[in-house]
This record gives sequence, C-alpha cells and structure tokens, in this order.
Amino acid sequence: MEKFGKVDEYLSVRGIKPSYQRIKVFDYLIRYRNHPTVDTIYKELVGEIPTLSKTTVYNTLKLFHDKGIVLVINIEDNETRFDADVSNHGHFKCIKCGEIYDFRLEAENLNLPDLSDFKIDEQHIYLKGTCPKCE
Amino acid sequence: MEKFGKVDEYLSVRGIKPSYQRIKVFDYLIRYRNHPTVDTIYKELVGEIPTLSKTTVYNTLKLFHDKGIVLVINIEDNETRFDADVSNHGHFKCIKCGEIYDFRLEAENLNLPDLSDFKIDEQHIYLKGTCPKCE
DNA sequence: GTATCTGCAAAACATTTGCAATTCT
DNA sequence: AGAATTGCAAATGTTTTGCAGATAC
Repeated sequence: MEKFGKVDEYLSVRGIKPSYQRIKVFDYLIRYRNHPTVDTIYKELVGEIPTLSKTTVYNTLKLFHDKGIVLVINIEDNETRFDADVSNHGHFKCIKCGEIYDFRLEAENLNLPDLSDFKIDEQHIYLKGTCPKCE
Repeated sequence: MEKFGKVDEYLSVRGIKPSYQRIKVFDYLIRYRNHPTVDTIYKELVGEIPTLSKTTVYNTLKLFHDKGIVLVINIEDNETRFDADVSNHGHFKCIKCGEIYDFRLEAENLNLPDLSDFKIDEQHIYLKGTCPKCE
C-alpha cells in the first residue's frame, strides 16, 4: 500500500495525531479494502489490541471522515461501512454473497442533467445485483 | 396525482389489500413526495389516525418495498427514507436545509464501465451539497 | 502539568419480534 | 368463523454521550 506511505505520516500530514489505535484502524482499512463495518473492524482488531473499545472505533472513524480520509458507505440501511479509498468510484453489492466491489467512475460517465445551480460536494453511486461468482 | 389513479386500486392491482392504514401511508407518500422517514410519516398521520402505531408504518413500508411500489433511500446513515416514485431517478440532499431533490437520470448519463458480468438489479445515485436556495 | 485520547457504562434511537386484540369478508 | 392486519410491549442492535482514568507532549 505504498500509495499511503507510512500510515503515521499520512495521518499526521492531515492533522490527525497518529495514536496506536488510529494507526491500526487506518492500517486495517487500507490493508483489507473490504468496506468493513464498525463491528468488523472492532472484532478484527480486538485480538491484537485487547483493550480496544467500540467507542474508540466510532470516534476514530468519525474523525477520519471529518478529516476527509474515509468515505461513509450507506449501500445497505442496516450497516454503515467505511472506505479509505476516497477517489471517485462506485460500489456494487452482490445480494447473494454480500461482497462489495469497487468500480471506476469516469467523470464523463456521470453527465448529470439540470443541476447547474447545485453545488455538489459528494457523490455516491450504489448498485445492487448479482456478481459473476454468484451468477 | 392522477398517475396513481385511485390509491386503493393502485394497491389492489399490485396484490396489496388496501387497508385504511395502507391507503393513508401511500397517499401521504404520493401527496407530499418529500422522501419521509418512518417517523415523519407516523407523526403526520397519527393526528388523523389516533390508533396508528409505528409498527404498522414499518410493516406497511416493508410490504410496499417488497411489492416494488416504494424505493428505500439511504442517502444518510442515520435515517431511512422512502419514495413512491420508483422510476429511475437520482437524489440530491442539501447539507444546509436538508431538503432532498429528485433529478432525472437518462440511461446514457450512466455509462458504467467494466460491469458486463454483473447483473444489476438496483441503482442508487446520491449527491450531497448545497442547493440553489442555500447558496 | 495540561491537553488529548481512550474506554467503560449508560442513554438514546431505530428497527424487529412475539403475541393478543381487532377488523374484514 | 377464519384469515389477515393492527398495535402494544418487549427485545435487539447500533450509535452517542458523559465521564473518569490513561497517555502523550
């Protein structure tokens, strides 16, 4: 994951003090790139960090989101997921296996009409269906 | 709202018994077109239907969704909203006033790449930013 | 030593479930 | 009467909040 350089430096540069917990959470996000929920992150890390609390995971992800280094993914109404890839891309969720795939989104692919007076800050494209493995 | 004809008929044709509560909920959706949450619908209708319970609103919206006559909108992670317009359109949420706007989506506007092996059932386009009124 | 960060416990919400009462035909 | 619908109360699950202790600079 050279793209991020050393994680503590990546965080520092963006005004986030690189605490042990924050480094581990961010490291998890970029290592697995699996669009995890808070619960997934917590369960994965608590083995390594026995004192970890979910509150800290919530705090950390909120901070990351405020600082613009993670995206919040609301593709399903009963689970909030997170993504450290903040580039412009879309998400596809397979309704059979539950896997979430990323796909590239070129600007010209989204030529939205009559929104000239709207200032667009965020753009989320969510698709649902069946992935090649499950078809 | 001629598009829906009489609500009880619209529901019946789609295999939904048009109970008083169901008619009122659907009527609310098509009359206000305001992408309400369960709570909004409940609060609006309980004045008119004093015995109404939130459970019934939940049951009703789940039934409507299963039968394909409402869309679930997850533009925000802390609120599930509903839309009786099931045509292909996108949603824009103003982060200042909170209003949600619909916008048309033509097929050629969404020319998504390399998804030929994926079977797409649902497509959600959510934008966030500032609306003309709030700019 | 003072700020910040962490994590426990409780609170606040949103949603679901079980079941009994009601309604409809 | 029988089947479906409604609605209460309780359970569940997720996220937030208050605060005390730990950690970092």
